[in-house]
Amino acid sequence: MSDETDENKLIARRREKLAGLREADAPAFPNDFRRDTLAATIHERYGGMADEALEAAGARVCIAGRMMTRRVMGKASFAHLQDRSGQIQLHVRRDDLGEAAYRAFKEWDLGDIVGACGTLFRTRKGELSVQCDTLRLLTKSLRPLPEKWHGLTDPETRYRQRYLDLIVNEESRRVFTLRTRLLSALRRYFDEAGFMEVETPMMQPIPGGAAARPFVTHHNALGRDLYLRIAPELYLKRLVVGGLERVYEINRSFRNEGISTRHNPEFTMLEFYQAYADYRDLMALTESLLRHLTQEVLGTGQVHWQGSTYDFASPFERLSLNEAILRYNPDLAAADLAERERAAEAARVRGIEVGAGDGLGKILLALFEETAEAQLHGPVFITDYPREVSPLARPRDDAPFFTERFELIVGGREIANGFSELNDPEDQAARFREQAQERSDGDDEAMHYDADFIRALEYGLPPTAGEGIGIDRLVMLLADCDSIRDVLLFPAMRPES
RNA sequence: GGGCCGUUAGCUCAGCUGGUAGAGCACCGGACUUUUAAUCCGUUGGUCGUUGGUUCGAAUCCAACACGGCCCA
Repeated sequence: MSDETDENKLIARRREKLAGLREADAPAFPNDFRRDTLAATIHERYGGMADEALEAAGARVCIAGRMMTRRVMGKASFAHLQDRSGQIQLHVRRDDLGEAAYRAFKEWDLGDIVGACGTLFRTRKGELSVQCDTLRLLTKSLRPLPEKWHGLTDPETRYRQRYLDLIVNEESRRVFTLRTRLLSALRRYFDEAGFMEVETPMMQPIPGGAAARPFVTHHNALGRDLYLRIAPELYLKRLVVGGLERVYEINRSFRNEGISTRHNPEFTMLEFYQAYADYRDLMALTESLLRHLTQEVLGTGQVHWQGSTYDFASPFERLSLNEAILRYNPDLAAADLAERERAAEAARVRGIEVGAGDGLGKILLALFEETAEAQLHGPVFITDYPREVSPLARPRDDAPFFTERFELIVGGREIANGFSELNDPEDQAARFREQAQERSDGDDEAMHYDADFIRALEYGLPPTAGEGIGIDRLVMLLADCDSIRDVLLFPAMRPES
C-alpha cells in the first residue's frame, strides 16, 4: 500500500505496532503454529460435561482463529477466538503467561489472528473456556473490524468486501455454507443416479440453448469473436448423441442483461440430460431431487421463504399453462385461449403488449407470465408450453401446438425448466430457421442456426429429456434470501468510484 | 431505462425551518485476576459521496454526476 493518505489513525496505529514488532524481531506472521482442534469440536465434546468432570479431565487444546472480542481486567483478560467452526473464549492471566507475554497480548488488536493453548474450564457464568498457558500472534491485522454490536450492515460494503462480511456476519456464513452443502448434495444425488458430471465450453462460437443476449469476447490468436455461453444445453445433447446417455453440468452461464435482485450477469445453472426418458420422468425426478435436497440441507421438507411455507414433502401440483391462465382470469374461457385474435384481445385488455408477429403461443406465454405466474404458490409444475416459445422441445404427439415441457414454480418464481428433447433433426433445423428469421426480424434474443448441432442430431439423439435448474434461485429459496446478491459470494457491482 | 430513498468518524447512527459537527462502539492513557454490549475515569478522531449554484454564511436549500438500496419496465 503506497498511498497512505486514505488511512486513518486506527490503521496508522496498527502499522506502528507492526513496525514495533519488526524492530523487536518478534514475528508478526509466523506459520509454524499448529492447532489440534476447532471451537465447535470443543463445545461438542465438553459442552455437556459437569464442571468437576471438566476439571478432572484437564483437557489441553491448541486452537487458532481471529480475535473477535477482548475484555482486559488488569492482570487477567477474556477474549473470543473465531475459527471456521465458531467461537471459543480464552481466559488469559498474567500469572499464567508471564509479565512479557501478557503485556504483548494487551498490545494486540481485535482482528489479529492468534494461536492459543491451554486447559478447558468453565467460568463462573458457565462459559466453556480455555485457560491459556501459551498465546501467540499468528497474523497482525492492520484494519479495524466493524463494531461488535451492530456489526456490518451496509449492503454495499457487504458485497464489495465479502471477506469482511464473512468475518463478522454469522448469517452470511450460514448462507454460503448452505450453498456449498446444497451443491454437494446435488452432485451426490446425480452421481448415485448414474449421471456423469461433465464440463462443456463456456466460450462458444455460436451461443445457443436459450433466448438471451450473450457477452462477446475476442480470441486474439484465432482473430475472431467468441461468446460466453448463455446455456450449456446444445453441448450436453451432443454428449448424449455420443452415448454418454446421462450427463449433468453445474457451472456458470452468462446473460447480457440488467442487474437486479433476481439477475446477475453470471449465474450458476444445473443442466442434466437423461436418455430414454421424457418430461414426465423428469417431473418425477425433480420431485424426488428437491425432496431429497431439502431434507439433506434443511432437515425437513417444509421450506420457509419470506414468511410463507412451501411443502416439498407432498406430491407437487401439476397444471397446464392454459389451466393456470384460466385459474387467475375467471372471465376467460378455454375458447379464448384457442384463437390468436381472442387471446390477443384478452392480452391487450390486460395491458400486455402484443407484437404484430407474435403468434398464439407467445401471447399465451405472456398471459401466463403477466397474470398467473407470480400468484402461483407451489411447488407446482406448469406443463404444456406452446411450441412457438420452445424451439428445442419435442411437440406433444396428440397436440403438436404444445410441447412436452414443464417449468417448476415456487413462490411465483421459476426454479426449473425441463422438457422432452426435440430429436428430429429436420424439425430442429426448421425451428432454427424460424429462429433465424425472428433474429433478422429484429429479435436479438432469438437463437442462431447451429449447423454442427443439427449434424449431431442427424447421427441420432436417442429419446431424451433434459432440464435446467437455477442454482442461485434454489439457494435463495432454501436460505430464505430475497436478493440473488445474498447468495453470490461476489455479486456483480459497478466499479468503486 | 423510470420512480422513490440513502451516502456524516474505522463501524452503527443523530444532526429540525441555513449560523460553522455529535453519540455509542472501536482506538489511545489510567484503574481493575471469572468477564461476556465487562465496568469506571480521561483523551483522540471528520474533504459531511463529488462538482457546481443560491446565500453574508451550506452537512442542511437547488442542480448535475457517482455509487448503493427498494419498486417498476
